[in-house]
Amino acid sequence: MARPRDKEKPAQIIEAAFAVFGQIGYEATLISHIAGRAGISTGTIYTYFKDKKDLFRATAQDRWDRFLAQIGALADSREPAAIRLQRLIEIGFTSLKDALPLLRGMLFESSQMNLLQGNLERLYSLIEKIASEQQRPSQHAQDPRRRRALIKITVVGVLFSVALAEPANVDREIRILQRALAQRLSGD
Amino acid sequence: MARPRDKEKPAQIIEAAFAVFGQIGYEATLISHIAGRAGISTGTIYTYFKDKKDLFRATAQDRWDRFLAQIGALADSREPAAIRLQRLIEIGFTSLKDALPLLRGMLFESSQMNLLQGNLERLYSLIEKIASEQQRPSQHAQDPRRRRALIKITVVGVLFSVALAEPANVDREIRILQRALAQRLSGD
Amino acid sequence: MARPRDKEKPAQIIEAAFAVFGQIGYEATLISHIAGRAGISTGTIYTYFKDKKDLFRATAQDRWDRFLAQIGALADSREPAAIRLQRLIEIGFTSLKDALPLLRGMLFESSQMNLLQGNLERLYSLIEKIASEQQRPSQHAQDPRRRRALIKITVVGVLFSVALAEPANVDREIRILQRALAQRLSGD
Amino acid sequence: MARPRDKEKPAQIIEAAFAVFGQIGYEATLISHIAGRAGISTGTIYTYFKDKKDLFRATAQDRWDRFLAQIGALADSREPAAIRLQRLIEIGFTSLKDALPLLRGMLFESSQMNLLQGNLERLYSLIEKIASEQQRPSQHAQDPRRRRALIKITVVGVLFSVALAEPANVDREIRILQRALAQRLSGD
DNA sequence: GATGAATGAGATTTCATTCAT
DNA sequence: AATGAATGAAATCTCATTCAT
Repeated sequence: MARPRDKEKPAQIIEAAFAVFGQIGYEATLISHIAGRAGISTGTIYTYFKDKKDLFRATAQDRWDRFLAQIGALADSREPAAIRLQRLIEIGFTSLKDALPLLRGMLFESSQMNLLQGNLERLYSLIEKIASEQQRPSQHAQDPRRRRALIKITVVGVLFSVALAEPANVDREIRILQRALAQRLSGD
Repeated sequence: MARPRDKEKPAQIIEAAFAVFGQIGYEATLISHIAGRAGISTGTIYTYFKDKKDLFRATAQDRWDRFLAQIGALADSREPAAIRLQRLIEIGFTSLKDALPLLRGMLFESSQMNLLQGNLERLYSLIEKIASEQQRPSQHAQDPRRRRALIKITVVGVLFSVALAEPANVDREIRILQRALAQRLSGD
Repeated sequence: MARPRDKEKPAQIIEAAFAVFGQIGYEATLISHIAGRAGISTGTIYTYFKDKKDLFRATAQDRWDRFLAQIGALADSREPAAIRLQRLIEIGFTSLKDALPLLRGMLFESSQMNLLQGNLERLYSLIEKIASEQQRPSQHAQDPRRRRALIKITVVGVLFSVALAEPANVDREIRILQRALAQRLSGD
Repeated sequence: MARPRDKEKPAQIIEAAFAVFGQIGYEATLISHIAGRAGISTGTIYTYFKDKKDLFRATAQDRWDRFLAQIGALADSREPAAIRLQRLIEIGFTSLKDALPLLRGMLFESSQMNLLQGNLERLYSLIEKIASEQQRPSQHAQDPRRRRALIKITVVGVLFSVALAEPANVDREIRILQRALAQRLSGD
């Protein structure tokens, strides 16, 4: 259990874990799958990681580190702001696509996610209806697909931001988010 | 002539399920917990629900139905648009707070969520740094807390929107979201 | 649980039970299947039969009674002996064919029976080899298929006769059967 | 380097399984009983056998192998035919006695077997009555006990031979057995 | 350090039977 | 008598983790 010197082994295990967790999800993944894929024995995993959860955490963290390193470099760069924002989005979506299976692996059974998805769609439509008459203060009519995309981002963003908040902070979190949204609506 | 099928029973079970799933999460919840809380026997659950998953689905759907009914009524109301949007936010956050435990119950172990949370915080900070020099075309300096709230909503919204997308639609989803964001940045 | 007057009901249930037990075997048969097939409710079965086992017993006994009644009539008939023996065989095989599914329903999972079958085949062959040089005292060479059929009947007959014997009588049973076989071999 | 896969273990498990299945039958046997008797843990059984059914199969096969090995050796021996047949019977009954509990374990609840036994007795008597007047072509009056034993072997042999036949072959099986019996009756 | 056999706790679901109506 | 909803005991098998080699 002590972290040994072999630098290769943990990376090798994490690579296998990334593949397997991503393919079949956390619950369905057996330690022996990962070991098999990494070409080592089951027991060896426990030399480098405390338990299955720890291995998952390390695997996810590994991707985060790579991603945040890129964003960090960008933040330190001397590019003009507009370019940097554009790059931010590019890097963000590219990394997201790469790590997506793992993110999904963290989430509950996709069947349950379908439920969520279906209801969210209904909600987006209702919101569109509610918002449709709202004359945006300034400007040009919006592209409806774009409009819907922004509604989606907002709804899902709020939903999971609150879900992710630590229980003790939920109320504060809700207050801040709610105020931010309300302000945006009332003119920006 | 037999004991008549009790119309209340499913609702009663769902109520108990809502409480227990919310308190301890899907995995940790035992059917017998729910049965005990509902004051019936384990087997009876299976008279009304196919299996544990089905019960969870029904429980979640029940909350969605209540919530969407409210939003639906709002959408049909004759209130001025501004009021309706305001009410939308109110209802949304109130319902979210109510159903939050259940949503959390769907998500993977909160310990894993902490990991996500921590990395997201780092990301928000980097984005703030990147965006800080960006002169918003128009207006008045923003409240930093509000600014951060909007970043958070956006990042989390994108993350989970993509995660929730059906695998076949992921690429399209990404394209739409990415375009919508890029447009917003480039002036609205 | 008291046997009521309705003479139809039990026969109706037994008929359904015969069909279902025969089709899918004892273990796989649900009381509710039988009730459904008989067009009555689950609970009603228990008005006429003590439990599942009792119902099976009654169903099997019903067939035995029909069969033994025929054989009994034959035994009392005045036909010449040769004819009667011939009829015995006819009736026997016809009834066996009819009730076969039920008999199988009593036996263990057919997968286990395959095991038995396969090994018995091996045994028959060995016995044929052992017996092949044996010059039958008298007569004309036997038809090999018939020879094998008789070996099979004998082996299986011994096997299950002993298996069916009450534990306390096993030794006596074995002694009698063994002696009978030995005598037959040593000339008849 | 790990604890080496113990060659003895499967045999050890089969020995325990033989004892327990034989004593209390397949259904009543718990995997934990067998594990306990073998001095290992429940899970270990599953290292060597796929499931309960597989273990039963292996246990039965083990006995068959021992038995058939003996019969095979006999078949290859140079003894005079008469001796070999005598030995066949000896070995057969000895092995049967040994494996009897297991055979019983395969059969349905002995309570059901009693039903079978009782009805078979009635049938034997009827057959004796039918056959009693039949003058055997040749010979010396038979010992009645022996006569009954042969009837029993024949009836049970036919019954279970057909029951064991694969469904697709039942008709052919019946035809062959029926012809063989008819021929025997008509003089041999 | 590596191995992989051994461990054993643990929870869903089924279904015969009961019993309130 | 009939109904069928309710009951609840019961047992397999999995798999993360341990540990003898």
